[in-house]
Amino acid sequence: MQPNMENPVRQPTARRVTIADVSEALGLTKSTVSRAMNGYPDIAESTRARVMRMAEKMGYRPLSHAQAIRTGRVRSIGFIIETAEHDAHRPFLAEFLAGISSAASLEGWTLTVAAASSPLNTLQIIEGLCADRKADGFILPRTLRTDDRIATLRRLQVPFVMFGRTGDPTDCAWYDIAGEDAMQSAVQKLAASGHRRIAFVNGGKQYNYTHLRHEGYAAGLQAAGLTFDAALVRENCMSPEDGRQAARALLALDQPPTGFVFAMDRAALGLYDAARDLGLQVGRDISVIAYDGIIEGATMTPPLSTFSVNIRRAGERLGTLLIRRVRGSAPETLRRVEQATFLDRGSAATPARSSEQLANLLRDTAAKP
Amino acid sequence: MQPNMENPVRQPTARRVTIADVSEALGLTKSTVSRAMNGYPDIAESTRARVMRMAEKMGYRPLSHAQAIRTGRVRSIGFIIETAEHDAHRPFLAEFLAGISSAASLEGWTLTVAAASSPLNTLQIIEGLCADRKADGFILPRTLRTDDRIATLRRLQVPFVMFGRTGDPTDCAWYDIAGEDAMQSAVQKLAASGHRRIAFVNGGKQYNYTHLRHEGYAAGLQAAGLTFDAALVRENCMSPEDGRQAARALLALDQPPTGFVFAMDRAALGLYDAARDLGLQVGRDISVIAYDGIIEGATMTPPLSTFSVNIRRAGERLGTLLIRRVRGSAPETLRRVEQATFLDRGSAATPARSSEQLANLLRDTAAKP
DNA sequence: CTTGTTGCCGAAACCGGTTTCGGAATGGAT
DNA sequence: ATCCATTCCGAAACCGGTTTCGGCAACAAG
Repeated sequence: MQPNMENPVRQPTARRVTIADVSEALGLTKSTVSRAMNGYPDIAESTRARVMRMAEKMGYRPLSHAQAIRTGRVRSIGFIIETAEHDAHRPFLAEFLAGISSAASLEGWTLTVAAASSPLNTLQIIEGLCADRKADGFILPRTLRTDDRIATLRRLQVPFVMFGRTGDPTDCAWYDIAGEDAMQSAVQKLAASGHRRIAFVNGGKQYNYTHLRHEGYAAGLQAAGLTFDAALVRENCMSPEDGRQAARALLALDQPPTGFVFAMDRAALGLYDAARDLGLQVGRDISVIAYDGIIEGATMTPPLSTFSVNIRRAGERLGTLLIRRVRGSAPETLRRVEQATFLDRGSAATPARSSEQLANLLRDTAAKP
Repeated sequence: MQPNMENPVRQPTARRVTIADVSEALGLTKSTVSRAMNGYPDIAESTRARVMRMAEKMGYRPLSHAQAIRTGRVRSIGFIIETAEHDAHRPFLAEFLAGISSAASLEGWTLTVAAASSPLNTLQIIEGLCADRKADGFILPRTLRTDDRIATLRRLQVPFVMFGRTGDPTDCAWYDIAGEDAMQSAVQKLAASGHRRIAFVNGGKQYNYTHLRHEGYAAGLQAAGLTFDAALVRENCMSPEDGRQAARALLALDQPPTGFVFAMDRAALGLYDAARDLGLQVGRDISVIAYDGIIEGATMTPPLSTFSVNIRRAGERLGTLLIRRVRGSAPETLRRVEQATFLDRGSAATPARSSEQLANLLRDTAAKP
């Protein structure tokens, strides 16, 4: 008897090829075919080859959810979007998901996406997805300084891979871009062009990478023989508006910076607004190098010089790392840190004026209107 | 004997509550519990209540992939991102996915995301996901004028819901925003403010909504008693740069427009650049009303007046519609069209000059430097 | 008091795979 | 020739659900 439904949509009538079809065609049993395809060592190589060939020929593809009922694995990568989170990562999202998904499909895996409204809700959703076996593991974007997601997943004994390193590496696998190296390199580039006062506009302190980038900035100063000045550092700037205000404040200093390093492109966009308001030209009066490689940067005048992160590639890497992790590789063997690519597009050059001259210029323009 | 694996990650040892546990606790059989929970009519209401209560109490949650092996349904919504596609929709993606996901989880469904590199690849991925039963149905963003995805899904007899209407509505369910009404209203608002020459900068012709919005623009002119002038219409503008060029070209006309209607905010951002280059002030010398409601619009000076689309809500609606569709509701009963919300933020006002005066002004400024 | 109905539930098969267990060949050593 | 260890595969149970089928009560109709 049918349950209480109006008019359920019929599935296509063409019956699937099952493992029984394959075994029958070969004169073997289901168990032999199954073990042959899953790499069990007690199957002769010749038999395995026969099985694989026949499976290929007949177009047999095991149903992952039929396997899952016994194995507990659904061949799916879990990913959670936090919408309440600062919106900075959204422009990357499509590329990032595309990367994960393409790595997943290479191995016959899929990507399961869920949305959370808060960090706490994220934990609840992780628990729910694990309880329902909807994902075999998780990719965690934006590693925090202290990250509850890690504790939760450790407790549930569910594998995960982080986008970004973390302090306590126990059980942790990760992929990351060496933002600290980029920041250091940015400072050195500006210093090599003649900049003596170099500011740093950093992101949110809750993120682990923010601290790394700050270290990179400091290391750059040291390598260039410049002294660290806390007045030249602004924290917690994520949006263009944040960046604009930071730039205004820095340019209002008695000894304003002529060079700017931004931890993120989005904030650096605000520098252009500040420069226009003050009658300064980016790439001449002031120089800037940022980080991320967002598309908007390329359409500025001059285009924003930046350390570009291949976010799609990051997704791919994270996807393959997670699959390996689920399959049993030790987390210590699943850690990758790659370098960002510097795009020299003209927003950083030899300073037209020293910090003092710039300060005088700004005083004059401020007095004029 | 174990297959060839290094060190597979162990699943949590706490065994799940299965249907057998529930049936045993009640002194019933598995089949009774199953039918009780799935709404079969041959189960007494009193029994059903007992079952539901006990299932709740014991925390029983059926495994969707265990159900799927018999039912063929995995309770999952499929969604495909086309990365090669014009990047305009990316800023919305997070909100959109969040909407779908939240609607899905209300019903215990999940969201399966895949990425495609081209329209053809999209079809291949749809076929793959359907063959592997990874999704019970699909949400199709950005309905095209003639859309191969529809044909493929019809052939596979897999349900789908579109974000955007289409010409041939056979089997089609959809959710859409009445962009044509917004465009018409935009024209009428500008006309009511005194604009006589009103331009229209439209999006890509491959999208169905582009044609609808064009009709809306024409209807707006007619309602305002203005005549249609093909010189005032620019097609295929998706990016800020497209919009900038379109605005420049329109303002170079002998009778330039004083009012602009943009089919998308992103293109309208370029108008601000064009205006600055020409020494015009948006909201005074020229007026603009656009469509979408992207965040960048709010940070322009003056902020962009626009018809805002609640993209998260759209995702939610599409999610619930698709679930209903999979459960058997007829597509004709699953069609919703809602209105966009007008945000009056100052970029549209009474024109300071007529089209002729504007043309003279532009000639003067062009001659000066 | 039979004879249908009807309502309600149990027994068992089934879905498409995986995994355990045992045993039939095979080969080498004694 | 015998014995033992391997190699390799079949038989059957199992995973957690769903669905078919049939049968037992209870009740109404004849």
